[in-house]
Amino acid sequence: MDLLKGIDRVHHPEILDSGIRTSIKAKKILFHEGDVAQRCYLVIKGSLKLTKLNEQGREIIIRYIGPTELTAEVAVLEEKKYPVTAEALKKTDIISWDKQTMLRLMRKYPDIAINMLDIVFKRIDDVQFRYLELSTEPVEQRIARTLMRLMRQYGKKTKEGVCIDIPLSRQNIADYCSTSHYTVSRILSLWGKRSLIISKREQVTIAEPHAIGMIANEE
Amino acid sequence: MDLLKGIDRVHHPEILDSGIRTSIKAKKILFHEGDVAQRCYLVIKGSLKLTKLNEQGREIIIRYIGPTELTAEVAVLEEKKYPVTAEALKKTDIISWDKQTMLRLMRKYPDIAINMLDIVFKRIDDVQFRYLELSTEPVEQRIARTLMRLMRQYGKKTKEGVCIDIPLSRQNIADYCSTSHYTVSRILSLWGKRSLIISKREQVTIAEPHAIGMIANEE
DNA sequence: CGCTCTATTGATAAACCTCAAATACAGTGG
DNA sequence: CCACTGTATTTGAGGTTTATCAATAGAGCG
Repeated sequence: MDLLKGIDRVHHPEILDSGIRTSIKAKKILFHEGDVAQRCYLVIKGSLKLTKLNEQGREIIIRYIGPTELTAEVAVLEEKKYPVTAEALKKTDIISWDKQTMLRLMRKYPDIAINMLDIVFKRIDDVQFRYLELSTEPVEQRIARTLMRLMRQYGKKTKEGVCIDIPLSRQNIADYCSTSHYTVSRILSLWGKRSLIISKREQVTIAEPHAIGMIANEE
Repeated sequence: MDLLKGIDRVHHPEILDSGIRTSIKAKKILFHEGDVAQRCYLVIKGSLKLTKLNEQGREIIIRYIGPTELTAEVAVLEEKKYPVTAEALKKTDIISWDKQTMLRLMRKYPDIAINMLDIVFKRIDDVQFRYLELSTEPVEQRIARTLMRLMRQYGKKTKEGVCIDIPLSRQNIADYCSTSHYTVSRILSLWGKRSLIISKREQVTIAEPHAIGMIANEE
C-alpha cells in the first residue's frame, strides 16, 4: 500500500481506522467529475474506473484504480473539484478520509504526505506517457500497451495465460486507448487467431505476454 | 507566484534567496528527460519548453513554463527522474533549489508544500484535459485551443490583436497539439485569410480571440 | 549573396472511423 | 430447460481525416 510506505506497521491500524470503510455496488458512481472534492479514497477490494467525458459525451478512461491504490488525492486541498468520474466495476470496498482527517494524518505522519506526493507524480508520469503514446504510436501498439498495463495491474495466472481479472469489454479497451471498439475487436480477433490471447465476452487472457509485449514495443 | 501563495511577503526574500539564481541561454537544455532529478526550478524571466521524445525520436511538447511558474517539482523526492526535457526558448532567468533546501523550506513554510501540491494537481488536470482533447477533438479545434492557451499564458496586447510573445514555429504548435506542421500551416493560412490571426515566421498574433475561441469551443 | 531554416501548397496515401448487419452470449422469466 | 431480450462482438464496405511526400517560396543571418 503505497500510502503507508515507510510508516511503522504498528501505526497502520490507526491510520486506516481514522477513515471510513464503505462498500460500493457494481456500476455505482462513487464521485462525479466536477463535484466538489470532499474525500479521498483507498481501494481495498474491487476496482474503480476513472473517466472523463467530452462535450459530445464521448467517454475516455483515465485509469483503473485497483486494490491498495489511492484516488481523489486532490480532496486534501480546498475548493477543488474531482477531475474525473469514479465508477465501481464490481462490488468495491474502500476506505475514505475527509480533508481534515487526512491533513491531520499527514501532519502526524509526514511520510503520508510524501507518499501522496509520490503517488501524484506517478499519475502525472503515467498520463504524460500515455499522451505521448496517443500522439505518436499506432493503434495496434496502443492496444498492446493497454493490455500489458492491465495485465500488470490485474493479471491473475491461469493455465491458459494471464487473465485480466476485471470486466473488460472491447469498448472499455477502446476508451482506455482512444480508439473505437470496432478496431479493438478486429485486432483482438487477429491476436486470438494467432493464439496470443484468449478473449471472451468482457474478458481477456493473455496467452503470450512476451508476444504482446513485443507488439507494445515498450522500452 | 503560485509557490508563495499564502505566505507573508516578508518571508519571500528568504525563500527566493535560498535558491540559486542562474540564467540560461536561448536553446540550451536545462535538464534532460531521464536524468536523475536534482533541483526544481522557478522561471523568473523567459520561458522553458518541456518535451518528451518517443522511441523513434518524435517530439511532443508537454507544456511551456513561463515567468512565475515552477517546474521539476519531482526533484523534492528521492531517486526520481525528470519526466521531460526542459529547453530555454530565449535567455531565461531562473531560481533553483536542491532537494534538501526545498524540503527545509517546506518544513518551515508548510504553505510551500501545499502550494506545490496545488501546482502538481493543476499539471495533472491540464494533461488529462489535453489527453481528452487529443482523443476526441479534431485537429482544427485542438490548434485553436493551443493558441488560446498560449495566448492566456504569453499574450501581449498590440494594436493588431493579442501577440503570443514566444518564438513559436508551426512545428512547435504541431508538437504541442500532436499534428504535423503541414496541417498547422494549412489551418493558420486559412485563419489568416479570414483575418482571425496575423502570422509571421515563428510568431502568431490573434486578431480575433473570440472567433478562435469559438473554433476552440471551450466550455 | 548564398545558406539554412521555416512556411506554403498540391497530390497522394495510409490509418482508422463510421455505418450496417449479422452473430454470439448471458441473464431472465416462464 | 428454453425462448426471449438486451448487450457485446464480429466483419465487410466505404468514407474521412490527417499524415506524408514533393516541390517551391520566403526570411534571416553571416
